[in-house]
Amino acid sequence: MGYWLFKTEPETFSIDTLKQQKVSCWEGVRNYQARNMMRDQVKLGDQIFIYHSSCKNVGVAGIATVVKEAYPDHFQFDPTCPYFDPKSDPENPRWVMVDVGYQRHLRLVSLKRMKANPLLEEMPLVKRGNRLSIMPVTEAQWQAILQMTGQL
DNA sequence: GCCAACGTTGGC
DNA sequence: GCCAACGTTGGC
Repeated sequence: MGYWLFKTEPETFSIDTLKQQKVSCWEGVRNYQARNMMRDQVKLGDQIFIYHSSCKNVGVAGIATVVKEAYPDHFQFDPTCPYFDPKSDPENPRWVMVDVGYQRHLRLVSLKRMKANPLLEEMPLVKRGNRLSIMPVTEAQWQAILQMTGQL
């Protein structure tokens, strides 16, 4: 089973939103590195940390699971949508999304605490200038973060 | 709101 | 294919 961390801005979509919806598509990934991982490596049943970015309390806020593997993100063809990509060919869609299912909330593990944990120093998340919106998490990192919630 | 870091674009 | 300019991300 694979482990991942997905970033989201909670003002737009948070772990609370996901809890209400139970299942949601994860649209709007417009970065090739992140797309390649979603397309090739994110598998049904993989576990996902939901990370809240660009907000008052940044950090890991909950857990979701992959309920549908990569398929075309239709928002790329909607000119009224901010995720619209005029250069994407409908015959060969450039961007994909997966569906995620709510699993549970976690007591927030702040970015500050993650940066202070030597076990997490290899995570792209805690490295300077990181902008990856989707990144792999090792089993050791997964367990370390869970440990930090005190909710193991 | 600031600004550093990064990815993308486009001229050459 | 280089690289400067530009736009975006995201923590603070």
